[in-house]
Amino acid sequence: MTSSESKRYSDFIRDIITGDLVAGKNNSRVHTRFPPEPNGYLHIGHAKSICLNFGIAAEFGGLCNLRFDDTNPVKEEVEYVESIIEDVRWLGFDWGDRLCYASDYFEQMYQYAVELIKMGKAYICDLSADEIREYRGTLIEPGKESPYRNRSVEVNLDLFSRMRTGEFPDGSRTLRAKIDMSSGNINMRDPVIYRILHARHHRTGNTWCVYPMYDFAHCISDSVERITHSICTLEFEDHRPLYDWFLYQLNIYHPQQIEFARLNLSYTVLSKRKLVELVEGGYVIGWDDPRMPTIAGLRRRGFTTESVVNFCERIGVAKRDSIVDIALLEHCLREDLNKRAPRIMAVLRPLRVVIVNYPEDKTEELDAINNPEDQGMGTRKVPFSRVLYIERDDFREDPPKEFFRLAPGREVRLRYAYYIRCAEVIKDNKTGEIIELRCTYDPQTRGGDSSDRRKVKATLHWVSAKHAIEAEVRLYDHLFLKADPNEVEESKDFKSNINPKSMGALNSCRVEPSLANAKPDSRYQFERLGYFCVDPDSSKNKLVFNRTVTLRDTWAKIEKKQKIGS
RNA sequence: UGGGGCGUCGACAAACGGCAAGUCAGGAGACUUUGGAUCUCCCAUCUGGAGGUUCGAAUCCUCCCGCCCCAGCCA
Repeated sequence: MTSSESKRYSDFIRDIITGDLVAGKNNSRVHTRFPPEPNGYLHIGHAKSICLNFGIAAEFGGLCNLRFDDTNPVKEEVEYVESIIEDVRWLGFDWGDRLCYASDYFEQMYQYAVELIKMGKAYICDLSADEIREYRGTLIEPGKESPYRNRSVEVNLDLFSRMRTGEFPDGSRTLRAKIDMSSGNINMRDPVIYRILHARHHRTGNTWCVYPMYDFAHCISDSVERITHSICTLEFEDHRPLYDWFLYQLNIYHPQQIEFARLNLSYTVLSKRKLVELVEGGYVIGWDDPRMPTIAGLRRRGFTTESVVNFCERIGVAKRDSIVDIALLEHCLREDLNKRAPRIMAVLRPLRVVIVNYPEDKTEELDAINNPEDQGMGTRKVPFSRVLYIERDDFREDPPKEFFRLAPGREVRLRYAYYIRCAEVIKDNKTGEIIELRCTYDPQTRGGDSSDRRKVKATLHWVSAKHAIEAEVRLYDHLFLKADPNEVEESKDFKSNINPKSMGALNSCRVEPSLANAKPDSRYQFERLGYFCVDPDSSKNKLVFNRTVTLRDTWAKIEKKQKIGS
C-alpha cells in the first residue's frame, strides 16, 4: 500500500472499535454486518453504510456479513434481494460464505420467544391494533397495561403455539414483551414482538404464519452471527434499550449497537418510501433511471465504483444530521473519470461547417491523443474532410465579451486539425436560423500548430460530416429543483419540486467513427462537454449515450454572471 | 409537556484542556491544442448563546436557545 492509499479515515465508530480492541473485548474480533430489508433498491445512503461496515471489517482484519432482514413477508420480494446482492458486489465488497437471512433464524427466534414467555417476560395480547395504540399512551402520557398482561405462563404458551399452527386470523393476537407501560421511551411500552401474518414468505414459503418484529429479530440475528459491532442509523437510538433488554433477558451473546447519522444529499431524496413513490408513480423510468440516487441508477448513469466508494469515505461518519452537497459526489466522479476515461470528439448540437478552400474529395487521418492524463492510453486517427460539424454553442454571430470561440471573421483552432476562419454565415431565408458556416483553413496549421506561433483563443471539437456516426444522447440534470426537495408549500409534497427538465434527449448528435463498436457501459469523455457512457438501450444500428456529468464549465459560469449583471 | 440525540466556515468534517486540520463549493491568478486537467493564493481571531472553573476552554460545569427522532401488529 502506498502512502496515498494508506490515508485513514477516522471517526467515532472506528475510535470505539479501536478502544474495544485495546481493551481486548470480543477476543479482539471485529465482525459487522450490513442488514438491508429486501423491500426496495439500495441507494447511495445505503452505500455509505455498506462502505462503513465492510470498510471497518477490512481495516480491522474482521468480517462483515450481508444479511437480509426479511421478517416482513408482505413487503419483501426476491427481485429486491437479487438487486441488493448485485449492488453490494458492484460496490466491490465480498461477504464470503456469509450471505445470511434473518428468516434462517425463525425457529431459533421462536424458541427464544418461548423462553421469554416461560420467564414471565412476554405475553399473548388479544387487543386489536387500534386498542394497542390507545393503550400505548402518548409522548407525554404513560400507557395503560393490557388486560391480558397477566395471563399465566401456561395460557401464554398454549396460545403462542396455537398462533404458530395457524389457528387464529391475522391481527387477532400478538406476542408482547412485558416491560414498562409507563416508560418515557415508547419502545419499552410492551412492544409487540410477534404478529400473525398468513403471508407467503419469499424464502420460507408457508412454513410460518407468525413473524417476529424488527426489534426482536435484529438483536437475535446479530447475536447468533456473533456480530461485535451492530452499526445502524440514528433513528434506532431509541431502540437500543430494547435491543439490550432482549439480549439481557435471554442471556445470550451481546453485540454493541452504535448509531450514526444517515446520509442526505442535496437535490435528491434518499428515503425508500419516496423512491418507491417516484418509481410507482411513473415520475422516473424505473429503479435504474439514471436520475435516481439508487446504486442501479448511478451505475446506469455511468458512475464508477471507485467514485462512489471514495465519496462515502470523504463524507465522514458522525452523529449530526447533515445534507451533503451533491457537488462533492460529482467532484469525486469527475476526479475518477478524468484519470480513466478515453477522450473522443462528439457534437451534440451540430452546426454544419464547409471549409471552402479544402478539396472536395480529400480525407486526412489526424492523430488524436486518447487521454492526456495517461500517455499509456495511446493515440488514434480521426478523419478530417471538407464538411464538418461543430457545436452550435461554439459560434456566435454577435459574440459577447469574453466569448473566445468562433465568430464572423474570427480564427480558432479545430482540435488536432487546422486553424479555421469564419468567412460567411449562411442563414435560412425564412427563419433566419443559421444553417451553415463557410470557413477557410490554413494548410500550414495541420495538427493544430501554426509555424508563426500565432495564437488563437479557442480550440473547438468537431467531427467530419461524412465519417461521423449519428447517436442519441440523453442529458440529465438534478431530479429536484430545490437543494432540499422537502421544502414545499403547504398542501404540496416533495414531488412538486421535481425538475421538469431533469431529463432530455438529443437525437441528431454526431460522434467520431472510433465509437462505432462502443460497448454498453463503456465511458468516454466527449472533449469539452463532459463524461458519457453507452446506455444498455444501445443497439447495433443506434448508439445511445447517457451524459454522466458535465465537465467544469468556466464559460457557462461567466455567461451566467453576465446575464445576472445585465 | 415525556424519552432519546445533535449544534465547529455556504456544505461535509477534524481537533479528546495547550492556542480552530482537510475536502467540496466560492473568489483571484498562472499554465493550457479540452474555457477540461494541473498549480498558486484567498475564504471561521473563532466553535448556537450567556455565565462559571482554569495560567489556558470548541473541549469541563451551569443555565438558556435552536434543530432532529420516537405514539406501525414497518424496518
